[in-house]
Amino acid sequence: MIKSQLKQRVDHCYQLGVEKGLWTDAAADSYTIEVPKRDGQGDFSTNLAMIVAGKEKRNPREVASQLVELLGGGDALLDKVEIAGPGFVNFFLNRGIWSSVLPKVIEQGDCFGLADFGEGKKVLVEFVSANPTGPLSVGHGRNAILGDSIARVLAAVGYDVQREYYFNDAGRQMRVLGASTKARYLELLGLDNEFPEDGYQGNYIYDIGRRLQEESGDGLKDKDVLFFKDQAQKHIFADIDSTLKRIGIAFDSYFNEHTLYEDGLIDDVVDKLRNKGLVYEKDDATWFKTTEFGQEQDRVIIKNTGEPTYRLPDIAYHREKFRRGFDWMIDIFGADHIATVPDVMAGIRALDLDDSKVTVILHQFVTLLRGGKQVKMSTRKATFVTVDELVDEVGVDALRFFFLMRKPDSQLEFDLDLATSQSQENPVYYVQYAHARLCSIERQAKEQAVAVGELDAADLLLLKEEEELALLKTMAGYPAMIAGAARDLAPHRVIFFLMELAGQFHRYYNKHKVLGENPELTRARLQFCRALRVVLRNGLHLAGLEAPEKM
RNA sequence: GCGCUCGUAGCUCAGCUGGAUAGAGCACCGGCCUUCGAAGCCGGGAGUCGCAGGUUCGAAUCCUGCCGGGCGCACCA
Repeated sequence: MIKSQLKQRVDHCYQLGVEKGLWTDAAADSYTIEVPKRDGQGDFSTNLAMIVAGKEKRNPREVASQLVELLGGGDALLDKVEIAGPGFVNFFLNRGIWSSVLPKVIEQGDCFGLADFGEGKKVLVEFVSANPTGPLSVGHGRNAILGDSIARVLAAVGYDVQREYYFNDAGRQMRVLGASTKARYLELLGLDNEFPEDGYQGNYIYDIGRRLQEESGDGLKDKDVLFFKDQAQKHIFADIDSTLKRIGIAFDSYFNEHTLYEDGLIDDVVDKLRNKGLVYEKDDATWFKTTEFGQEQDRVIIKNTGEPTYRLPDIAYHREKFRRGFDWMIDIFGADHIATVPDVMAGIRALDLDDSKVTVILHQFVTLLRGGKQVKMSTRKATFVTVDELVDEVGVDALRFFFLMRKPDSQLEFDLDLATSQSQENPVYYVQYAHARLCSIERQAKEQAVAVGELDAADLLLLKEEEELALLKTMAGYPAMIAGAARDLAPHRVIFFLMELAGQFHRYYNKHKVLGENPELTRARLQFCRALRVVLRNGLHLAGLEAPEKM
């Protein structure tokens, strides 16, 4: 916002210097404008002079002084420019400039912070993608929140985002599910049954059996495993859907692996690879020459049973994504899927597709702590915690907030006792409370019949407290934060921004009165608060969180 | 053994394409409610950024090698 105004100015002066022969344009894209950490170093600073000096083996401070001369100062935007340290150029902006964000924030409202540099490009975000063998567990929860948040952030900067869920309802695991379900059904009827050795032991299988019993009595006892598989799948998917809905996630599309077979796309991929000489037979299996793509060994794509391994449909699926015309494809996987990534990428390249259009985000695991001890989880055993249970304990907002607090690369420790027993000190409330407080101030103003007046009736230059200036700067940085979060696929920055903004506001609130004796100042501060509320609400919504008016 | 990833305050983690004197929350201790909501604020102290080299004006950030945790290394997904 204000930074981009400054950036334009610096770019212009830099080019001016190029024309004058002061330096080359070698540093054009590599210098940055940042907010200095310490007071006295200005509102912004640039390392331009040091970059130029580095490239041209010159004295940075000398370059800086030439730049300063071109930049000028003492105008509407720039108050003064200084050289500091090893060659930083510090910008001191005209103090009044900061309050100019307020009208923009208030006018743009819900749209403040949005950008359009995504240019409407089609992005497919694939996430969750859990096969319907059981309810979503904690790991899926992180995947779901991460994927959804990335989708939200990308949409906010102008991408045309589609959320997709890829699943497979065939195969060995699903047969085991069917057999497990049938066994439980028979068991509930008091009949002989054989529970599979590696069957799914979760209680939800009993639940499904019970429902079948309620619906059909013992009429299903002679149905085959396939029937029970279909029934189990139907119920489990319904549960998954309701869980996702509960945490505010809606998919635009579901892609069933099965369609790849029906449409002959699996065979087609094999043919294509075979024609390129990248496939061979050995030990009754079909192998893909992944060694041609930098891997240590070739991989089997069709087993000696005639069944494809997971990587073949994965490759075919990604080719479908390309065919469907996406400009960018993002996969959100748990860290345990890391081995598949090179295989799929190799497949993509082997099919002459551009693998740089595919970005894989691998998130680390979630470790649950209960009673100070790590909860061991296994999908087969009944020892996993579901997303639903987590939501029951901590609520949707806390769930989203906690899952977003860490960058994907970090392991996430979720202390259930802490999240439940100390929910009063939960950071999500800290942020939401700031919003509620702002709403409360507005209500108070209304009750006291304070004349808020029109926006242009307030003298925003009265906002000159240190805390006000800091908050104005933070608000002005909101669009840049979103842009960065989108660029780096790092939605956790939204959370950190919200904590910072809320913290600054709480401090301000305790030190300065919004509704005071001076009507002019009160008017200005009410506008200020209105803008704060907009930014806080936008940020909360961007993270999929509620922005409560009362708590 | 190989690959990926992480290692920053007692704990959990930020640190945005290398930048100026290293940040937050929690926990601990001490203060603040007759005044816009105390789910809040103020004050206190704590780190050889895993270790050792290297790259350069400058490294928590990039490179190499070790150490340690996690995840993978199937004709499972």
